[in-house]
Amino acid sequence: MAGQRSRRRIPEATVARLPVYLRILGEQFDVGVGNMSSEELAELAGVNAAKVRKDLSYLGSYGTRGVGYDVEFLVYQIRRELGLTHDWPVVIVGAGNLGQALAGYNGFGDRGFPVGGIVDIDDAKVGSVVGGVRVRHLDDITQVVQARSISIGVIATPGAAAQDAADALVAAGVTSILNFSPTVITVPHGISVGKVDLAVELQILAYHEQRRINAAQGSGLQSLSGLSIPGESRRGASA
Amino acid sequence: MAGQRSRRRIPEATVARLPVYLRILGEQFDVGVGNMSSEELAELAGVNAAKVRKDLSYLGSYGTRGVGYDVEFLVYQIRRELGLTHDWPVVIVGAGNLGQALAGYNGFGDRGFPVGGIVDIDDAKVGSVVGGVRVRHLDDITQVVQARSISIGVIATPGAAAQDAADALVAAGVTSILNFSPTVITVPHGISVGKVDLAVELQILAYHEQRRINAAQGSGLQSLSGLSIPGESRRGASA
DNA sequence: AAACGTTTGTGCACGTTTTCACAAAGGCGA
DNA sequence: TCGCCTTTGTGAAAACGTGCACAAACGTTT
Repeated sequence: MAGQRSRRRIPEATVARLPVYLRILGEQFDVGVGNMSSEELAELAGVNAAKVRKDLSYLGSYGTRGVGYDVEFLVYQIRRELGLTHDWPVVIVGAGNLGQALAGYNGFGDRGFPVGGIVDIDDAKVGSVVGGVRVRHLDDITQVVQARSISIGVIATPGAAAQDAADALVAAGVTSILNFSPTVITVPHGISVGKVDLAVELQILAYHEQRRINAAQGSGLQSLSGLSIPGESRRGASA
Repeated sequence: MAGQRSRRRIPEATVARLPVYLRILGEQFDVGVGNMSSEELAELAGVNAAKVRKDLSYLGSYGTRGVGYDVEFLVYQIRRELGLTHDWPVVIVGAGNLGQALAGYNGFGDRGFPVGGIVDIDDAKVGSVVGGVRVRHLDDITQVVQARSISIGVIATPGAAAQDAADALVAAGVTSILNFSPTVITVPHGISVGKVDLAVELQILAYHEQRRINAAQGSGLQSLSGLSIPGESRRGASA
């Protein structure tokens, strides 16, 4: 079963962009687009065309020179490489505000990550149903994880409980964790961790706002254009 | 009013870490810690000590050799540099599942980003109260933004509506946008954009899970240790 | 006042990521 | 079939971020 695939190691920066390409390609396919050039894809993804080509080249030589990429085939290849050929059920730790929101957020299940279980340490929450799933006690997490072969856990607890949640997830056999708490968690070697801190994102934006203000005051109110733009920002014509 | 501050441009990677240091320093201060070394801070932040020192050096020379950094003073300096000396009210576009969750999530207001307004295009939602704020119509966004001098907007709409939301935010005078939709938005030059796509984070983890499986199958089930760890991951002893 | 141990601040080398530039390769029309 | 136009795939350069290693600086102790 060893094809011509996955002999290369894909850079982390590329792995982070492949899901973006995947979504765009899927949308275009649904609208009837059968072929796309790196330039078109780059435009929609908000990145450089050369970057798109280099990113895609890690999957193999799947484009046709002078023509572009077959959308359907590329969708298949990216899904394959990202391991999205089947669903990955996730278990959510924490049935509070954020946990309930994540469980009820369709964007998870729709994209191949159904909520396979929710656990909480609070007996008052255990037994209630959020997002169509019954909340179980944290003590039962191993049972929940093993029953559905779950390998991805989501931490949606307050910061103070995050490390305990991580320890419980790892003990239950989870090997990837997405941490929504503001706390940095410690896990054994070999466990993958992703982190999303909503407040941090806003603080980064606040910094840029602050700079705008400083720049305007510092010099004599010169043009506000030409400021640096962070992250995945974009400018120019619209879609 | 030009002090010794902000003459340097702070690298984006550093800006993304400063909020993490800030939270840790704040917690330590609350527990009575008055002084910290770069090594201690690095341990808690899960990064290299040299990186901490280099990051902090962009703020100025605020450490004392042989001693470390004064926690309270450093908190003040980071807050100042990030523009967190005052609150930044935000306006949320989209009062659906995600919008309501964000509005109800205390982590926003607690960290200096109170919800100053919520708007939606759906008349059925307008008038209802979520997170203590009354939902107004998207058409009134300019009024909402200007009444409270809001400069940060949060997009919590479905992907299809995200570009319209961004256009409305920019037209209303917002200069920073945090986009939770899966769509890449286009904004005029000079507007800062941050993006959080929950599905993308999970897809990155799926890739690592997939690699674990491929590695185990490809060769004769060799040790699962030594796998690469993405993002802000951590290993070793706990806190 | 001098010697000592500690910790900062930073020059430098290294690795990763981005961007440029162009040869190679495919389709298409004459 | 031949030449032209388009677009890929990728070397090489530039930009960026990370980590090591060490001199300079500080408090403390003698």
